[in-house]
Amino acid sequence: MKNKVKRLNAIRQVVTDCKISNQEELLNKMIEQGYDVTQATLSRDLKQLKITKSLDNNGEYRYLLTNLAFNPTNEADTVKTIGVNSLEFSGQLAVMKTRSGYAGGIAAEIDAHAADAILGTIAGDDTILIIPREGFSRIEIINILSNLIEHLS
Amino acid sequence: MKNKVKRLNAIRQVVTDCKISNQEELLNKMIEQGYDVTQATLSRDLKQLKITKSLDNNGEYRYLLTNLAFNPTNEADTVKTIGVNSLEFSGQLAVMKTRSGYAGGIAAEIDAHAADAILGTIAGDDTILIIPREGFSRIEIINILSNLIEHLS
DNA sequence: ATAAATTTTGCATAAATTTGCACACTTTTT
DNA sequence: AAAAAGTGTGCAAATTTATGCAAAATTTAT
Repeated sequence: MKNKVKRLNAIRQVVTDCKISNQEELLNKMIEQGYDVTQATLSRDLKQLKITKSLDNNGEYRYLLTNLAFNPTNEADTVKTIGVNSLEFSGQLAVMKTRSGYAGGIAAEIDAHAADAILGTIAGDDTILIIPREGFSRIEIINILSNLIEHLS
Repeated sequence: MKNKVKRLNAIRQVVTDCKISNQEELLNKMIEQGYDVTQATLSRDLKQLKITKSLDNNGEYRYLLTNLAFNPTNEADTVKTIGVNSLEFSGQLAVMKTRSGYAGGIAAEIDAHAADAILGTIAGDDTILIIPREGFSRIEIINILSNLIEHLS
């Protein structure tokens, strides 16, 4: 996996796990984890990931993943070509939207390559219902699936 | 005080109507509308309203309301579908039964008109699996969907 | 009504974020 | 293999946003 993709996933992870209030804090966490990067790059990364500073329940500023788990226009262009449009969660379930007709094929890829994290999938024409195994967090599922999609390209 | 409430509403309105990319732009709009206010106050107002700079579909920065209210009355008269037989819940999932062959069409209507509340649908021939977004109660889902299909019965 | 308490606001400035530019690195084309 | 095109990055500076503080406005209590 390319270094940038790895870093983007790490950012998602950090932002999910920690209360990050500014890019300086994020920068420190990333450096802690061995990423040699600057605040300017993180600013661009966050823009690409569509992660913005929001207000949490206490009314304090914090970086948060939007409800949209990922949107391939933000990811590598290759993701779009394989046909994944979006991935979102509701409760323990994930729903992936794909190009029309692609759901079955992509679901088969997920079954074949992510069975350790994914209990099963049900595909329609352009929608896949993804049932994660117990014990996998959303961010883990997102990372696994986005890595999988990255690999397919 | 009353003035502040009025201003907060005006901010919501402006942010919804115009593509506001920074507080300076918002400031100008507000002054245009006769509000005598400063950027500092707008910063505080936005914090109170929990309106933050987000990224739109073009990947450009823009202030956005996070919780757009779904308004069924806007959608109700655009839906003229028949064929829904039942709607029942199991956990967070809803299952709609339709006349044979209608599931796909009705699911498309739901996707098109209730995306605010429905994360996704998967249609077979006469059954639609409906996955509500988090934060929507069964009653809300029922109301939204029955508004959508009220012309049926 | 007056005083006290609370909230709101502007000013100035600190803090935080974005971006132009130049260069390094990668991929594609010829 | 070299040239061209595209991508990613750091640096420094510009832009944008948040906030401490004191004053003004508003609300509440006496």
